[in-house]
Amino acid sequence: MIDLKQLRENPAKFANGAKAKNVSVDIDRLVALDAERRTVGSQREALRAEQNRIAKESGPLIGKLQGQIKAAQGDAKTALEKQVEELKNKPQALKAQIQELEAKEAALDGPIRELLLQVPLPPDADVPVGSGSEGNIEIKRWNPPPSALLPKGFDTKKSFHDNKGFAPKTHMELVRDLKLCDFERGVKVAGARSYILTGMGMRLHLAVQRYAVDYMAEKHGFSPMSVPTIVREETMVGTGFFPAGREQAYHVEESKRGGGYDLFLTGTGEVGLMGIHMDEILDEAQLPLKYVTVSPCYRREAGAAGKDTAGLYRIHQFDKVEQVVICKADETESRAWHKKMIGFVEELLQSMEIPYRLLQCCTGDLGVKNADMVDIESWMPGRGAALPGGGFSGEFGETHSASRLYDFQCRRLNMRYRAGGAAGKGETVFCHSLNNTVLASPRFLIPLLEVHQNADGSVNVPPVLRKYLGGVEKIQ
RNA sequence: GGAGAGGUGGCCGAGAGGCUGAAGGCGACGGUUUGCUAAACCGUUAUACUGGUUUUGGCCGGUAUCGGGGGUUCGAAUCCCCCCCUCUCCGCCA
Repeated sequence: MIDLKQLRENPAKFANGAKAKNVSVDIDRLVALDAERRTVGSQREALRAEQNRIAKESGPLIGKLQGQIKAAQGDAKTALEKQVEELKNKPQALKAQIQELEAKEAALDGPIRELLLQVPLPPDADVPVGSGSEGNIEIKRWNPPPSALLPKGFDTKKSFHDNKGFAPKTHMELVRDLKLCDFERGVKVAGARSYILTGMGMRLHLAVQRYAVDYMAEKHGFSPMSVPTIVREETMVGTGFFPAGREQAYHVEESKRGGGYDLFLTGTGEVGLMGIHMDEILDEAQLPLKYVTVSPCYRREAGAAGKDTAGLYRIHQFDKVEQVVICKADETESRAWHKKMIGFVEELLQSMEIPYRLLQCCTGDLGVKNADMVDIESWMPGRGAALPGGGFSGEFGETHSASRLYDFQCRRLNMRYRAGGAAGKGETVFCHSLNNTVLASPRFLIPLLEVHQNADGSVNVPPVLRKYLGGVEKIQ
């Protein structure tokens, strides 16, 4: 959520931001409604103050008179009763006016909130302008150097055949031949875009996640957390996934069967992690908070019909190791964390010798809540154009996404800290938040299997993963 | 799933229609005392929105908030309704 005060002062900034992000939201209407609301609000407050003043004055008097009435008789009693009546009538007119204004306010609050939740965070000035993913810019590419695992290294500018001396299988062929995944039965059980990981497939899936969690916890000091993946609507709104992404989330309609409220399945562990400190005022000394979780992720993939239908790329349920950082409201610090969080992933990918590139996302591809976003794409030899002699050209596929949100998310979540440390002093400030994938599987198995496959159809296991597979060096 | 008890400031806890943004205690912060520490004593200690003023540090004021929302009332932490949450006992269960 953006700051309504800032919007009031500089509506153009937010209108331009929305435009750059291809988000349509009626800023002018929001500004107008807000102005009206403020007028009505101050009127109501003034009346209310008057009413409180009168109540404070006449209250004790009424009490005293009512005591006297009990003791009084005849004319004296009637006179006292009349006096009380007059005192009571005094604020009556105010009450009616106040109620009228309150109704007006309530009628304005709904639309204001609805609009406010839709206003995106304007992209940072240094984010390249573009209308969609085609406007994203490659800012770095990493190729594995020669090693025991990849004797000639791997150059994504060259064909797979030139790199390894044979035509590669796609991950679909690999998981079929190595019996790592059963798509048919997955679909039988759960419908389209479902799968069952089997045997070594499941073990590999677990191995990469365990490696990723251990790596973040042990090497970078992130606190591992297990968080809910079925959450209340407030948490989805607070983390910024609703209302814009409502169609992407599975909806558990408990209210329809007598429950008090509905629940939603989260599409990322970010929701549970960021929800932890919702409505809290943290100590500045606690910051930055660094959390890592591994959680199932559920996505309806609404609007993606017919896209990437085969294989493990686009599926309704997967598991993801996710990192979030909650830091002070300082742009320099936010930016520094963004770089670091991307660096953690680079190091992780390099340790598994997976070629990747960094993509600076353009304004049109940022999503409502980000000021800046860098995607990390891993090399997937089985994707891309079909080659004449068989196989595919290979292509980068998105495996990670690193977002920088300033206070947009924490404002919605009402997550603040007290500046200046020690309790009592210092003002409260909304925290900044950032998040990045550490590793999402089974999607990550695509580059892992495809890059490290051998001519005989077996797949080499990168050394860093072997301890999670009982020492297995090769899947065959 | 059945039965019951509760939700008050950073924490504990009183309050049961007006004198209550809320006693008291703990903690924290500032100060006094002290050779140091401790103790004692004094003071300060919620959040959001908002008006005025200002030598931009403040200063003075208003509104709202006692789990959330609605209602009764001239007036609600206190009475009524709905919801959320927590705890205890029984049942079931990975």
